[in-house]
Amino acid sequence: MGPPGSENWHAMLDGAEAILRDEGHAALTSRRIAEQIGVKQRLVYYYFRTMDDLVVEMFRRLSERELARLEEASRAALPLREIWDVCVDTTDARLVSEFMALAARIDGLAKEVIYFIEKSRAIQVETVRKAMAQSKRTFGLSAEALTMLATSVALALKREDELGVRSAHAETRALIQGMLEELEPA
Amino acid sequence: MGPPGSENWHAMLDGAEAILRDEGHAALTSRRIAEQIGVKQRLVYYYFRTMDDLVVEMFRRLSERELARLEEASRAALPLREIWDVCVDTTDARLVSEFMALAARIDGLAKEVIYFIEKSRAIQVETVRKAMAQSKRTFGLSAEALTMLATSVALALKREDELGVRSAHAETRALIQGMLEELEPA
DNA sequence: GTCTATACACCGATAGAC
DNA sequence: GTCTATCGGTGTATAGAC
Repeated sequence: MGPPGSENWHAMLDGAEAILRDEGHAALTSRRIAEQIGVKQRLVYYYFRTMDDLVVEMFRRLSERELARLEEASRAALPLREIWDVCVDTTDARLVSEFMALAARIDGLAKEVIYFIEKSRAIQVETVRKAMAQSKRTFGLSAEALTMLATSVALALKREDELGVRSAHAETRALIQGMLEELEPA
Repeated sequence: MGPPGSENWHAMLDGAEAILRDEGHAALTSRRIAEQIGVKQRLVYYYFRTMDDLVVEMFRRLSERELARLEEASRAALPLREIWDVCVDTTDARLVSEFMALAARIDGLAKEVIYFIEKSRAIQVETVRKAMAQSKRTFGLSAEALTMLATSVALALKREDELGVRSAHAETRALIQGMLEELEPA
């Protein structure tokens, strides 16, 4: 078995990510990954025992990056705005759809996805709670409910944006911006 | 080509829907559909020229049903509560993920998905607008923004529910129920 | 309309040389 | 570590008989 964290290991996951993002998981095959990074197919099975293992590792690496980004955002001067930007700008809705579909088939992936959602939600709720306490504005909402609303709508906006739908987006973005303005004055 | 709307045509789409829901789109093959309804594989290509065509027809039939259900809900005595129930109880988040992933690959499907989102949003926004006018409660929100919030969070709740995540759900459901109580007193 | 049979491509995974 | 070669299976789609 090839060493996790080695150059080829990362190159394969990079290639897999690009393929999943651009072509969908029907195209995510060991042959396609090998071609993408210029090695032979056999090598993929040297670094990852099975394709399912590769998918799980891909998500794990991605979610670790994403959690680190969230942690960093939560320590910024205006953490709420920073987290909103992470959710709405850097998150790839296409990848989310693909991983959700895959998670229904790969048990190990579902576990990782659950861990990621709960971990990121904890960070977000804590940040919202602090902002509410500091600004003394809650809009009559619990930190949990506001977090759930914001992350749900961020993903929906991104997903529809990628698809080409724009109805109700302007009004929704304006609402979020208004709340940010009150919770976290610039 | 087999006649659209015929018994076999519907049986094949029923089978396809069950497979997509239970096993995911990796298992959605002409062989599997034929086996499911007890015919030979060749017949699938008699009723649908290609597998992509079948997927598009499957979504079209499903979204027509869903729009009819929404229209009916919008004419109920308590339309907002009825629409919320449609979104949060009968919508299958697994199917949504699968179709979103497929839409990125099949152009014809993306067109149908866009049409469905815009059509259903129009119905929902109109219903919210009327409820706001009647109850004289707006929470400082536009009908568009409230609709977007509600549908986004409904899908997220359902998706996480199916996955086994529960954090922040109780608070979010309580919030929605509270708003329904004010906008549409029982 | 429904079938048998099949062409052809591509998949995951492994054996084993170097 | 990286390769060539290959096995067994399965996919879409079509030819053509009945």
